[in-house]
Amino acid sequence: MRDEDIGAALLGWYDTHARVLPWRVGPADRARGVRPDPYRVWLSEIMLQQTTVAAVRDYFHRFTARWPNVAALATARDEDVMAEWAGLGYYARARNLLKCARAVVSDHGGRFPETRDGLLTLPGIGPYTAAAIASIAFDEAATVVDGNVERVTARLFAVETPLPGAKAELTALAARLTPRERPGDHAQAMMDLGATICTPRIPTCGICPLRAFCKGQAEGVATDLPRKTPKAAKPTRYGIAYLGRRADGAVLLERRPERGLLGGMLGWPGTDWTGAEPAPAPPAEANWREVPGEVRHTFTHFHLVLRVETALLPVGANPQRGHFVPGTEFRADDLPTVMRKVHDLASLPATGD
DNA sequence: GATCCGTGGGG
DNA sequence: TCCCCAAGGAT
Repeated sequence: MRDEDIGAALLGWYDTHARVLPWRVGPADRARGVRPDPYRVWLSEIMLQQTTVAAVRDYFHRFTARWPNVAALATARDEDVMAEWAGLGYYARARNLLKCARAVVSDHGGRFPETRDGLLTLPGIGPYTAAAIASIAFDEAATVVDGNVERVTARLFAVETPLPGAKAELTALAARLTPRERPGDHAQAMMDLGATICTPRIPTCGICPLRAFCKGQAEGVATDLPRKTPKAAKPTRYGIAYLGRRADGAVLLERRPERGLLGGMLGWPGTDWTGAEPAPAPPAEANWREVPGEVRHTFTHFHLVLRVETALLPVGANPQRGHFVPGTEFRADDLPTVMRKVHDLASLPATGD
């Protein structure tokens, strides 16, 4: 078996089975020589970091409708971008998205660098994303390694080394497969294969275009690969969120610090989230009342249980923390999911249970 | 290299 | 219910 045979089989499959996605150039346009728009490739790749295609779709449409090119995005207000990103998670991506757009405009004449190394210098663009943009948008034979490629490669070559330690080994194997011709299609084919056939749990090896080449399949271990070192259990933290309203409909919100969890996003003032019973920390003097029930939410590395308290604040109130947002400007969808859950619990009609 | 950083869907 | 995990990057 030659690596070239594997690449040819993969591209043959891709030409007939490629998924239609909003940020891809369709076969008809591609045959006409149309190249993908680097802005759309970049935006989609940032959104797709650790995020499923299904979750990204609507966000991609909203972003490109509102900001059709990198120049438009570069002039957007921070709070508008953060609000548009709300619910998609990993909010550092949105902060770096803006930094990157502004750097492209101010340092690169409004055009994305056309090489992997050039792209790597931009905020929010790491090894994966740089290689993906360089190959898809600019036809550079860069090796693209994401979770799909790691899985496909580990199975194809029956690599038993567990992740994340196997990363360098898998990257070297993926590099062997990367062709000079159509490297972008090759990369997308690897990822499509991993997303639709060579899936984590129950791969459908029976219809895999690479079955004849797959060492993991031959040895009967494909489904068990890649091996992974076990993860630590998630602890549970507890906190109190304070949802203050004024009679005129304004709500008391707080912009979170740029760094850290939910950085740069709006949220309800609250206590720290700790492993023990939280010490009350209301943002203003008021008759705070506990809302029945609780909010449960799981972040990447801990579970959170939140108690919610509400109060009607006087129109002349001068809270120690946060700022009032007029009811006409407030939209719960602009908040990260855990904060939206707090709003939903507090807004629920009392059911008596 | 190890940690931190969201969310929703699937088994 | 619980765990896994998805087109990762920054520190």
